[in-house]
Amino acid sequence: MKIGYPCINRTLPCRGNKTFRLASYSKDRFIDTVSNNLDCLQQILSFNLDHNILFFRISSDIIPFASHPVLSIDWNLLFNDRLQETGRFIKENNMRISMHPDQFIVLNSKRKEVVQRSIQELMYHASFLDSLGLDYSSKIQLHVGGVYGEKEKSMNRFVNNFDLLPRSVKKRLVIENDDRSYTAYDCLKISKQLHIPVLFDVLHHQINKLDESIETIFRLVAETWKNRDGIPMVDYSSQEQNEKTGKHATHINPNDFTNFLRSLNSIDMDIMLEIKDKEKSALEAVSLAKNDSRFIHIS
DNA sequence: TCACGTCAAGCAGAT
DNA sequence: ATCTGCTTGACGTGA
Repeated sequence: MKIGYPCINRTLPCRGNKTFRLASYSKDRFIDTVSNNLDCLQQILSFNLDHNILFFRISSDIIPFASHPVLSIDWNLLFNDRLQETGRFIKENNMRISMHPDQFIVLNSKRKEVVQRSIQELMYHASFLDSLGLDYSSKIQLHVGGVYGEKEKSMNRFVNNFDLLPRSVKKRLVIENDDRSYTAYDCLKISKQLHIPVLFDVLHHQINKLDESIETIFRLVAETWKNRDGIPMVDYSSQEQNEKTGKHATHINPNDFTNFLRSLNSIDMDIMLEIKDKEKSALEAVSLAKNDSRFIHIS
């Protein structure tokens, strides 16, 4: 069990997800920005290591406009040394990495252009993880996409379009239940056909589910992760009190989190905390998980 | 230095 | 029709 948080560390002064407007694109601007982002990524990972946070989601903005036609620079080549170095750091310290392409990536879209762009963007994510030299346990998590009023057909379109992806993406792609369209069961159905893992999102599941105990779901989901995929990843968040359903808590709720750990029973998972205050909650989660025999930490 | 309109991209659901 | 939320507000112009 490792604990992590996504994209941003608010304690550190740097940001690893800086970008710029398309209109301000220039080679220099791009190089400066990527340079900043990679520096910051290294700082964040060092911070995380110091605090026993061994799981981290890298922002899709780490390489801005990576899949956009405007880009004429081979970032992979240009930053090869630093990418290798950061990758070594991750591997040497037994860290886990994920990425989460944003809402514009819709592999099952009815529009060809959208599917094409989505494939390009997924290829970028895979090639970034490749450039770090990470194995296939580093995952790219994606929602199934749109429903378009006909769920079965739309799920089939996802399955068919999956075939269009290059091998490097297929090996890293995992599907995540969302809060209104596709439940964990829908994801499990797709997983059966494609043999890709299901990443379970706890809060989305509370909002969008069929009746079934959480323990059953954990078991079914965990079975979709094979050895080469690493241990299952899970997105954890709790509902912000007195706020709209689905709103992520600003800070971790210790009781809720402890109950969650208990509900996993003997199953081991890497836990991504989707909580507003990021590393602050992660630090608290680490201290709550410390006595758990599954928890991995640096002495 | 600060306010605030806008930003590559999709979709669903609320208003 | 338009707005909001999504994993994360941040960029950048104009005053």
